[in-house]
Amino acid sequence: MKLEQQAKPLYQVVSEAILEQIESGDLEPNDRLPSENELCDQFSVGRNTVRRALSDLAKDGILKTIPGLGTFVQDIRLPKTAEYLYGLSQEMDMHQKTVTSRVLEAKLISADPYLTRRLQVQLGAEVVFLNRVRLMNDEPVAIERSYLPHTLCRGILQYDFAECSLYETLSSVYNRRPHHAGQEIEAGLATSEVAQLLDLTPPAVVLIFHRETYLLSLLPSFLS
Amino acid sequence: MKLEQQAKPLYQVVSEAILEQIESGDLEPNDRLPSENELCDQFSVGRNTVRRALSDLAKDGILKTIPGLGTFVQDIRLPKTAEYLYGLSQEMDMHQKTVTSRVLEAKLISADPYLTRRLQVQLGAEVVFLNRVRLMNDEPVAIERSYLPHTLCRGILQYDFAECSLYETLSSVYNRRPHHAGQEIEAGLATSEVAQLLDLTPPAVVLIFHRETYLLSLLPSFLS
DNA sequence: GGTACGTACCTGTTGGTACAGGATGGTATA
DNA sequence: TATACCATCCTGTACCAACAGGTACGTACC
Repeated sequence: MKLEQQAKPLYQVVSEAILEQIESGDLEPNDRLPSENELCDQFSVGRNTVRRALSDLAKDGILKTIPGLGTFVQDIRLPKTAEYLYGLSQEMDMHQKTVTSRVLEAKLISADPYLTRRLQVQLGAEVVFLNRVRLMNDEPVAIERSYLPHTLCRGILQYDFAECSLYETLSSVYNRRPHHAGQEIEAGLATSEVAQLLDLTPPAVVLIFHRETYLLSLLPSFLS
Repeated sequence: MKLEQQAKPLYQVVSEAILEQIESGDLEPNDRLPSENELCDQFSVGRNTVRRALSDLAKDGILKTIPGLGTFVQDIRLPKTAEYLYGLSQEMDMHQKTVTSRVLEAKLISADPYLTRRLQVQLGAEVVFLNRVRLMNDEPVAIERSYLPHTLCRGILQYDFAECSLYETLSSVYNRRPHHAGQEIEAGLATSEVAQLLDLTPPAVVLIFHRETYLLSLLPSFLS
């Protein structure tokens, strides 16, 4: 007996199937999905399972259910409120600033337990690690460390990220666009190493952003 | 027949009852809750209802369930990773900076539909509105607009928030401490009004934080 | 024609049952 | 004594059934 596939819960199979319909264009923004009972028939699962799948997608802002009406594909417009999803480059591009990078490190590393959890990859899997100092008008403003599963962007290290925007490359070369992100912020003192890179005089206060950017495919990448 | 209370779903009643046990100290961090089936008996509800209540609390980081073991009260330590929950004052206090405020407005306003949704209060309910310019070493660094349900902090306007920290007052006078927060960030250009207050030369890039701070009692306040 | 009612359909809530799989601890065997 | 097995309890998944409450729409009545 083969037990390979069975590990994935049914509600996840359903939610991914629906997500695929959205990605493929079968379902367009503001479209109404079949009712829960109809989805039960389509996928041959119980209503609870369908509801779990739908609520997962709704929690991520991909769907929206309205009592008495149905479930609808959300119209996700990045441009306005979600522009912070894009990297520093795009953010500052819009505001007449020159943004460049100094690449400190760009290499493949093995996923440690922490990355394993954050990126949902196997322990030891290849992870692209990018460590850059970001400059605005030639003035260092931030240190950006990016971690991406190598499977999502094979060969991305051939690009020179002193010039190219990471998000733009992901978008144009690999056709992977950020969909939504979760972010945490904490404030702390800059370590001497960081202070030196950013040309700060200690003691300097820095904000530390932890951002997870999710692609539509539900596979997270990770920026720290 | 009285139908007043019945509006509240059972799973919410259960989750609030559990939350109250945590607040009162009946359940301490790392304690194990009764098993789901035991909770079914205690509250005379189905397992679905108990699981919904538990998963809601787990989603908020208050509980953590481990398959095969049970559900545990999370040890929530604000000090380290969550210090950003505290206001600017505390954040900067720790870093040898002088933080003061210039109060622009401090008054009671009526909840509009937007505040009604964010604060979960009735339309027209009294809301404390605090509009301040935050100064670090006498240098303006941020504009902070705070909205709090007046029911949570009656008479709070008598305090002079040019000197006092809002969070500290809430904590010491009203015994209300922040528990967890959700935050969104977007970048934008400063309006001329904002630029003037912060002494910026346009065009200036500003980061806009939307933060909801939740108290343990599940009633949100709102900082923008 | 306009309003009110009733029906049909939808999601939300709640209860029940069953089985799989992980964790634990006691017991039996080597 | 040490290992292997098994019973037991726990959460995770999945199904079904039922009712409540909201929405839309067609029909009947005024």
